Amino acid sequence: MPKRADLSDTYCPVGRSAELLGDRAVLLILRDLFFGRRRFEAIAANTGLGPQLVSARLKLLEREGVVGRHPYQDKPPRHEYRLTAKGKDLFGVLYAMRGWAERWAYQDGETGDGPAIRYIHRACGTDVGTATMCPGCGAPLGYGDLKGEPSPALKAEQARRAG
Amino acid sequence: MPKRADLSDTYCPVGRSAELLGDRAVLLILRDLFFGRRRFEAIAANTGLGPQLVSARLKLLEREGVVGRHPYQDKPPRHEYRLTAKGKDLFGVLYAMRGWAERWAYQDGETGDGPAIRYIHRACGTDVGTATMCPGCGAPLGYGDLKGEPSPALKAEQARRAG
DNA sequence: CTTGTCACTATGATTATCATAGCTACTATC
DNA sequence: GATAGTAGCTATGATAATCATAGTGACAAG
Repeated sequence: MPKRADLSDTYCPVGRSAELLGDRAVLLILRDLFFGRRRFEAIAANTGLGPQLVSARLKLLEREGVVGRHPYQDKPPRHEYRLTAKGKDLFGVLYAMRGWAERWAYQDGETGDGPAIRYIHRACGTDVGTATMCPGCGAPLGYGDLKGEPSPALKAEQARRAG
Repeated sequence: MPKRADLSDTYCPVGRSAELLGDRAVLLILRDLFFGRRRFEAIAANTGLGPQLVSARLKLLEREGVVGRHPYQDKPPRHEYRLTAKGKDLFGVLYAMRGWAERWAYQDGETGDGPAIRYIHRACGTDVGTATMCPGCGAPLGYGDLKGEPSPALKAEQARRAG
């Protein structure tokens, strides 16, 4: 392809987000980071992306201030990737994507019974379904307020990928 | 590129959404549809995408049941594209992207003063900012509940693109 | 001293994207 | 009635992003 058009100068906020988020690899890596995967190899294995794509996207995300690199050992030098505040604030986007898919992207019974990932509001224990505010206590839902529980089928898939 | 990996068989709901939404062109086209643009040429002009990309993505979105084609004249045959219920339900994703960008993707004062797009809750008249529930009346916010008002700078940009 | 782990980089084939031009079927204007 | 305009595309060729596979460097364990 020719160099893809740059959207960073548009005044439209969706266009600016699309510059970063309109990319499968970025979305998959962010998903893994939100699920607590912090190491290069874990992310590469779970996403199924090649190492140079993972490498390129992590560098991009770091440049954008969405992830930070944190060393966890010196010899040999190793580090892990963690979401910054700007990155954690993307939770709303990923959560909305998950909600839409739960409502529209599965055949009946494909997930067994119930959603592919269940989210529980930590503060009150309510299963929030795909709502944007807790149906139990009415609180808005952000990263950290929720505990996600993958269905058995999804857990099995992740175990297979980590294989 | 080689054929890109297929994500439609993953059990992860974010992966399934990413299959469709992890694409700049799809996101830009959806944005325009949410803003009321329904004609091929209007979408192509505003997004800046080439006609064959717009054509390919509209076909994809139609196949996925996210947009429908509606004829509006016979001679010559012409039609417009509209979001289906499944498409309208993506509003939460685009709205979350817009909120994130409003909070993080602009330099100070770049939008003049205030957000690039202001959203007013129709039911109570409150400016909702980037909240997921109305700060005035506490209602959850979906497509149709909000009235969007682009800033003067964004309006000018759109007028220039429509040229 | 061979095997294993982690985080990558290098290489080459494939294909999506962009820019530009052209096409079809009309309508409106000169 | 010949030219220009509009809407919605399709065709073509150059460029570059992606994938699959293999390889590298630094160390640790057996």
